[in-house]
Amino acid sequence: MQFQTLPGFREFYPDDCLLRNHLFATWKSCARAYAYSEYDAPVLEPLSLYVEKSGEEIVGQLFHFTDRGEREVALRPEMTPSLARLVGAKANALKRPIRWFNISEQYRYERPQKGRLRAFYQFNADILGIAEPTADAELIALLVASLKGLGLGADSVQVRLSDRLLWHVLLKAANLSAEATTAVLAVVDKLGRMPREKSLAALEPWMDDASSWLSGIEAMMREVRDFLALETYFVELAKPLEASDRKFVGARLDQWRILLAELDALGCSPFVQIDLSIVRGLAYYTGFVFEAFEATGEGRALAGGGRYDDLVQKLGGPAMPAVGFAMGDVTVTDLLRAKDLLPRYFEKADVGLVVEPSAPRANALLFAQTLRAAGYSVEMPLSGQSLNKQIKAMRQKGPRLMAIFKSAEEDLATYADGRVELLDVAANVRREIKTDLSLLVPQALAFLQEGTFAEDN
RNA sequence: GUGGUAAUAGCUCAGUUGGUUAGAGCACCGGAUUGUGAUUCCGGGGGUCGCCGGUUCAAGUCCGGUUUACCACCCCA
Repeated sequence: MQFQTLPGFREFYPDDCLLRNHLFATWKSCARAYAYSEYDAPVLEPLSLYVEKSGEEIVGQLFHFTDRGEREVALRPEMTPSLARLVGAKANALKRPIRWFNISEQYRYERPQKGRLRAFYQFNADILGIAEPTADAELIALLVASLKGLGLGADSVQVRLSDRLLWHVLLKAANLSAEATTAVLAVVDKLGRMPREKSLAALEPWMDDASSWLSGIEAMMREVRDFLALETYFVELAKPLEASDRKFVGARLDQWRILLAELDALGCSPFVQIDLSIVRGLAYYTGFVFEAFEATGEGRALAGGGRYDDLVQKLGGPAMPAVGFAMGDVTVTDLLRAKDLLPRYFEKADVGLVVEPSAPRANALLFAQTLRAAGYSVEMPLSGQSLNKQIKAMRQKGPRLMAIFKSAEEDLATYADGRVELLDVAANVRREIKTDLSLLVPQALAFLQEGTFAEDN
């Protein structure tokens, strides 16, 4: 009987774990740099939590089953509903702003492809309780910091910024109903990946002259790449609308000014590109939305996020403005590999011991335990290979310090208990002393702390 | 869920129009030499050629199915 992993699931050999931990450590330190607090939630949740948020269609994309208590349950496909529940349940007790982050595995029953598996890790960061665009700016800055922290510069990755509120204005100007708005936004979301004729066909039921409307939209998305163009376009667009709509556009453009000014002051401008072709699939986003992509525009999104001011309330909590993003490990790791940005370090012990087969092991073991108790990692040989073989093998493992325990045979008079050579591996400096822990341990600790051997007395 | 391509050792791959006991490099293990993070030499283990079935005297090679991976759809929270 042979067993293999389920499709879309991964195993992590030590080298893979090293890479994963590198990613996690970077995410975590970035989140801490922005003073976000870590939270966590169950892997298994009631199926209804996701149906409530995303509709029945979602069920086909979930790992779900009925448990022995007849409960319909699902492995979490995303973190946001759980987050909304956590925050909603204690909303009144939580100090604002609520800045939380989480790193965890998510599960989606989808066809695996490049950049998309059935189990993957996500870095989630959210701010709840703040409606101002300062929060959106801070999250985008954290997203940028996370990418930069992995070695990705503005020449490699770009965050594309858009706004669903302005899209609603755009659609209102085309006299679309609320129902049509949802459908049309879904089409707009896919413009880049769908043949134009297909998009047109999808638009035609909702508007009279889909062809010219689409041409106009395409031109707009091409031309509106900075704030000046955005402002000019929407002021012009709003002119024939009602006074309240014109006022709305003016107020929204003010929000844009705040967002962009904050991003500029945060040093993120080189990473951010206004791009109204981003609308993001599902309907719960309510304001600014953004996605991070490889700068060439190729590949799947590295991260995505936006404002979801209604979701906490929809899931049973109080009204609570919110904005957040998620970054997946799969696409990011693919990109880092392509850019040759994966770390090459490997796990090294601080101290590597070598014990000549004829020398007693007890001294070496005690030495190892003493250094371990002092907080250092120490590797002991377990088989009695020849001295040279051990030394060679241990050198390749690259500890900072090697301690070579030799037998006393050559000079019993001076070294009754044998002798130990301490070796500064990097500098190739050796120091040979008696096997006497009261001498050895201080020497070793001095080296580990100072980086060089203490002066001879 | 639909379609296309692929599958030989842990990894990267050879394997001639179907023809004895399926190969190389790297990696791993052992031995010799070598004490300064790829020395050199010798040796070794490891594959029911993804799986099941069919055609044939004979299948890694041809055919069908299946699984998995990749690619394009669907979807992408």
